[in-house]
Amino acid sequence: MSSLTPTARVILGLVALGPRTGYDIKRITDSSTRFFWGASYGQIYPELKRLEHDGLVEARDEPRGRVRRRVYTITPAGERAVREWLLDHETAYELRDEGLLRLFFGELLQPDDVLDLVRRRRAWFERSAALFRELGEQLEAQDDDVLRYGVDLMKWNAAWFARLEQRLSQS
Amino acid sequence: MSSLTPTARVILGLVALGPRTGYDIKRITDSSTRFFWGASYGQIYPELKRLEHDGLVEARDEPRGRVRRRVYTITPAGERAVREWLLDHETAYELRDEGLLRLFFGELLQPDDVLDLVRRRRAWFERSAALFRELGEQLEAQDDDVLRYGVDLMKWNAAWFARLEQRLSQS
DNA sequence: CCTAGCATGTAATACGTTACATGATTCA
DNA sequence: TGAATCATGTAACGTATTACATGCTAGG
Repeated sequence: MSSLTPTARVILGLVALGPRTGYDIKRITDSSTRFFWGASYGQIYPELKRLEHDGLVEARDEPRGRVRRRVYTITPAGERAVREWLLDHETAYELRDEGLLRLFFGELLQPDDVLDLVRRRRAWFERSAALFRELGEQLEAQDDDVLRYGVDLMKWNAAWFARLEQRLSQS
Repeated sequence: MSSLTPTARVILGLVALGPRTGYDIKRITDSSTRFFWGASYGQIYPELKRLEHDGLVEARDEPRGRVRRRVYTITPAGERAVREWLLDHETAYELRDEGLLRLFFGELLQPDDVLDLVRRRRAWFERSAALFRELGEQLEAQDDDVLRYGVDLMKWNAAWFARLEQRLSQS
């Protein structure tokens, strides 16, 4: 009924995992879901209010010293909404890769420039894979499948571009 | 200077490959760049006008019978802008995968429901891989690296989820 | 004392989709 | 004759980022 927006789903999900402040949500999305579903302050705070207004979360003030702090907790209605979404079969998938787009327009460039582009892409994916791995170690990641997906995906990309690099540098 | 918007880049690139109408651009993005950079009419037509106003493309009317038709061609300034963008090192990469997000919130579900989700995901990626392959055959794809990337990515995803499925169904 | 981090929020802007309106042509 | 495709366009809406404003607290 309430038909959650994409960002509302992330937020509601995180609150369903445990009580959270808006700041918490930003921190968590930045370090974990960022790569496949991010959120910015400009959405988080207004969205939390909307969710509260719709009765899906409850808020209470829990200041730390004199720092005001508003902690959100899931309600039964909120739990139902999350569950309903999680069981829904409709699934958005979207990839926006400017590097790929540049590769698509490769014939507008000199072969050497294309090769440079591919090389940079490979290096970038290698760095990303390393970054994900570090992130996992910091979080002492239990058996986080999603994090593993991130590492695996970046590694696969690095390998794919390495193969293309090979092919291009031979011809 | 003109600082192209993401969609402007796709459009300008396509016009740089050859004269195109707005309709052409929609058709092409729908069948090729769609998966990693799409565009809708609501952007294409206004953006073409903006690009014309900025002197990056030129327009002329080439009606087919009584069907009005506006064909856009790249200008030297437009060519410079495309080239500049293609050689730029800053590269946006963004993935939005609702399935992954659901997996991330897996602990809110029963194990059986997670398994179902993973199974559906695998099936979806398998279908996507097949779709991409067909697309390539229709286009009699020469050696389109980007299309190959699409097929490979979908296949890799299907395999990744198949492995997870195995792991989950054993425990 | 100063910096980094905790904490909340909004206004302006940018980006993008959906739905609709309009009309010609081609082909079954 | 009716459906599909070619073809252009806009208004309303939804979604998201950026940049800014504000202020407390802990630790070097």
